[in-house]
Amino acid sequence: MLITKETDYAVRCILYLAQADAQIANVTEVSRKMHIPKTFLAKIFQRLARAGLVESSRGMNGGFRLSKPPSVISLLDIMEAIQGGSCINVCAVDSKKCRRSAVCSVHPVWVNLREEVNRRLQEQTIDKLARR
Amino acid sequence: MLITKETDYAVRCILYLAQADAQIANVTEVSRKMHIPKTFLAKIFQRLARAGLVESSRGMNGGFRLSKPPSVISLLDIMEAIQGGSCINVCAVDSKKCRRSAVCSVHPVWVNLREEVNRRLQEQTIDKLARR
DNA sequence: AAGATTAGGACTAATAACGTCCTATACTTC
DNA sequence: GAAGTATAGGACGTTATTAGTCCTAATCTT
Repeated sequence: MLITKETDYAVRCILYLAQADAQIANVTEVSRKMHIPKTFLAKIFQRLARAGLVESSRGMNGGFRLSKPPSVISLLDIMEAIQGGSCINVCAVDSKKCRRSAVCSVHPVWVNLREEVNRRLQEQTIDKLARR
Repeated sequence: MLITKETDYAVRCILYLAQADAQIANVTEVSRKMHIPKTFLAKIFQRLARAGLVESSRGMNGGFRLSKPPSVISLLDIMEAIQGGSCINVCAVDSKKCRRSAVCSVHPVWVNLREEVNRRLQEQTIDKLARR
């Protein structure tokens, strides 16, 4: 699957943080509002934090907030933070894993498709999505 | 993953059959030439046959041949025969599995992406690919 | 110091991908 | 019509990925 459930959850919680009234939110809150298993969500936030998309603060009244404006966070950014990029096909990602890539006439199709998908995901920024 | 190994194998063997000198070929032959595990390939051919992309003949000198001209077989056809369509995201395929799809502002993005991917895969016909 | 919250690794469960094996069935040739 | 060759199809096994839990430590606020 191109988009895993984890990525889907991640998008939801970034969107939640982007709402004006939720500048900072903790795991419990986001978990309840967005219907995401709490412990799983904690992991997701960790990855988003390591990728620099959100910042955390611990202790009482702690939680997470976006570390960039929504206009510069794209679906691609989130996906890369969680899954490490879109996986169309093994040989499109790492041509070393496909010895035939030089011979294979289909290979360029996968590469092309991947580029197009990435382009589209990059276009979709959080501010655009949050406006709907 | 959008394109599974099984689909990838299927594309390879359809391409092989499309070569002029291979009007009919048996599992053993295709397996050797295309580097696909033999028993696995047999399964793949079965699916392609059920989808009407290839025809089989049994017994001595039997094997498989394309049942349509290469110009009307697309990558999408092959993918649908093997995987049953492109799986971008659960909720893009079956909106019943995503109760939030009515509310969710990201949902249309997945649907759109899926349509674009399908469109591109449909454009790529076997005759185009075989020519390279 | 107490309570609340994230950090991070180890672990488990479920699902899908990948592939094998065995028996039945059909066709060709001698 | 018997022997040999090939596909048909279901059951099964294996591995990888996805999804999610749990526990302990570290940090911050009051």
